[in-house]
Amino acid sequence: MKAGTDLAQIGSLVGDPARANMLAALMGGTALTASELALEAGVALPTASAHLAKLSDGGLVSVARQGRHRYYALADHRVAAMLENIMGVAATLGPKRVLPGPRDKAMRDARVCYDHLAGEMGVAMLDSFIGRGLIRVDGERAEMSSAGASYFAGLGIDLDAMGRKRRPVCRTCLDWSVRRSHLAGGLGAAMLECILTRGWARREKDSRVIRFTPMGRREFEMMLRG
Amino acid sequence: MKAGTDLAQIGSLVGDPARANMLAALMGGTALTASELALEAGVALPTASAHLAKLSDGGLVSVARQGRHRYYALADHRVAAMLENIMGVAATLGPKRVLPGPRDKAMRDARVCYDHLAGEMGVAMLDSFIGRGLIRVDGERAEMSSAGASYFAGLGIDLDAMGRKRRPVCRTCLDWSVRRSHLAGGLGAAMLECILTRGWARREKDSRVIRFTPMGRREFEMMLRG
DNA sequence: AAGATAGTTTGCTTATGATCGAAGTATGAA
DNA sequence: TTCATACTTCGATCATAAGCAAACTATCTT
Repeated sequence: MKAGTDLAQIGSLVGDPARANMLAALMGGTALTASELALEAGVALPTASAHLAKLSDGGLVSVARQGRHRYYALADHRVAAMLENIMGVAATLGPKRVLPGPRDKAMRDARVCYDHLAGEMGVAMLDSFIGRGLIRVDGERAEMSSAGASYFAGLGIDLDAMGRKRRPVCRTCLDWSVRRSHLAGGLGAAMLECILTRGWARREKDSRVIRFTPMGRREFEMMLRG
Repeated sequence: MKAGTDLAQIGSLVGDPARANMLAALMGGTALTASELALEAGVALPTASAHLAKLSDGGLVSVARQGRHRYYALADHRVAAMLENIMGVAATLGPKRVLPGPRDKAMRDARVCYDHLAGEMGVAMLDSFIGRGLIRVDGERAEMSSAGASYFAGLGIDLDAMGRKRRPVCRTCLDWSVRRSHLAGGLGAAMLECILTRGWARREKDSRVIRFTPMGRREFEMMLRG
């Protein structure tokens, strides 16, 4: 009875097409303004504003005012993980995904999940880190070994600064396409940034897809092998 | 755009209070008839019937006709995991849970998740199995070591029969109260059954709570220590 | 057979909430 | 100050779907 109320509250927030499209857009990780989200959802601005107010009240998104703009983002990595999870169920349940199109294939290969790398390449990356003893995993929680600390510092990641933030450094996130875990948390975000700044890959316009260049992919795989 | 449609479809199924209550009731793991679910959701039978048809069409629940009864159950362990996940987000986001009441405390301690043990005791159990090398975990997937096989067989669990079913033997499931993994899959179900048939614990009426007897808890902890 | 129980279907009412135009507020630019 | 941009609030409309009573179907009981 009571448990159902909680479920219904979140479900109804996600259950409206316009809001669902907004949330899906925000899964890309970048904060978006109300106007951009209105466009994304295909509704007029007042409508979008009302939806965003609901999402905000419900705690699914956070707002940051910057001058006359309002930047919306997913509230939490947990919200992102929940949405990924729902998408995963939809993918298996849905009215028989026929052949996965090329777009889906790219999504499965590498995509942004909130602010870190997901898809097969994300899973492969975490696998490699675990296999080389850089990270230990325990459920959703994970931690870096001392070997890991020196390794990631060597990649130019500022672990001290990361440790001072409230956000956990190591986290895992269930990948809907592969049904295995990939790396999330501050370190996951830093790794994605690292991949993008080195030019190994770039984000596809208006989508969550990450396209590796042939050379970038080689470099990435070399990194995984140590 | 497309991604949002999938989200919205599932979200709207979960988003209706009556349906959410039904799903919450089905999280208890036992299959329920349409009448029972109507009662649980607080709606008339025709209304419940319509809701169940939608849930069934949407693939969230499965139906098994038995004479003039229709037994409804969650379609899948993934659906169960998704609902747990949503509840977890609701719990952290919700209008600040004040003090967790005694009921919540019992839920956090030990409860049924679909058909296996969840809560702190479920997490402790999986921890123990991993620590003793009986099970290896990799994301949502998990597998039993040979040491594990002989150990579980020694508890009287029929692993051969389990292996013949389509259902995976070892699976992990994210625990919303602890945010760590507990054991699911066929083995998880068998372990819960084992705990109940030995009288270590019993299910609380009309709830997902599992109450360990003082003696049962001691026995359980002894088992975890090996 | 006649009843009883379990569930679905139909037809109708009602209410919720999604939508947008128009007007209002706040911030930045000229 | 004046205008423009970004967004919210208000007010009204409209569509969807949740709800139930009554009638129908199917299965079990006697």
